[in-house]
Amino acid sequence: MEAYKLFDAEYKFACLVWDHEPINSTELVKLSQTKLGWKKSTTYTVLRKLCERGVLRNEDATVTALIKKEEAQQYESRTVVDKAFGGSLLQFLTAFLGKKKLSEKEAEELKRIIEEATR
Amino acid sequence: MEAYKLFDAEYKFACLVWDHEPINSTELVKLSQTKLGWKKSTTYTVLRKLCERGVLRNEDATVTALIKKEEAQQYESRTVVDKAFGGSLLQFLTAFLGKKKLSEKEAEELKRIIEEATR
DNA sequence: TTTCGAGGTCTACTGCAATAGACTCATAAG
DNA sequence: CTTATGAGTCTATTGCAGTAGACCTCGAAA
Repeated sequence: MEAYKLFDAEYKFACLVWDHEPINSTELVKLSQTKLGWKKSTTYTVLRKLCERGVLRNEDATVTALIKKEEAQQYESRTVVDKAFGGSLLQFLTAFLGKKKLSEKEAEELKRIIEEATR
Repeated sequence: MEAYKLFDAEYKFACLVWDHEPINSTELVKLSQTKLGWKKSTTYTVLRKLCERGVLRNEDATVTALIKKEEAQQYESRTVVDKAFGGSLLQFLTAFLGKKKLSEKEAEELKRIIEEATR
């Protein structure tokens, strides 16, 4: 499951891919330049690492994602809940909310997906 | 607000303090040794950094926390939601849950704190 | 008056994420 | 041919989190 672990820079980069795939690698270099301020070699270095780890694929200069954004996000969210909240979603949510107030709409949506996860 | 940012090792260490404060610094060295496998100097180095950042206080060899665990957790939770989920709690929760099922009890508790954050 | 432990600092090494410069190679255009 | 460009690699450098060894100081005990 280590394939899902993305470092900060890798995650930002992967987001570009998710938002634009399939994308030509030279286009991706340009995109990384404008969005992240990266040089060409930086882009290729990160791209290669993510390919080696099975996160992305670069075939005939066309880059696609092998892992969906949702999977990476799920790994990330569960990791943080594990590490900082002892795996307790309730603790996480309690900390996150703090004194913050939710709108009716937000609350409804949240309760809805909780409902859905109960069935 | 940068005081709240704790790195992994720092967070584990701070947890020891939160669970045992007020604690004598030599005791803390022993505790770090057994719980984290740290040498004395490691403990003092990390302790000093957290004191400099205003997270902990070490006065007359007695260590206490200036920042509550809940505050650090809140910072951590909001940071991850911001960075990986565009600030959307709903997206976070959706990713976290995935195909996971919640028990009735868990769902009730979650809905309850959402209710509380609505008023 | 030495000794010894508590309490601590100073300096440094290591691993790795982040980033990039210089180079290679193929191929299409001129 | 040779030049330009697309596609990509190889090898570094940098910065910082994590960790620790050697050393220092001071008061109490012997």
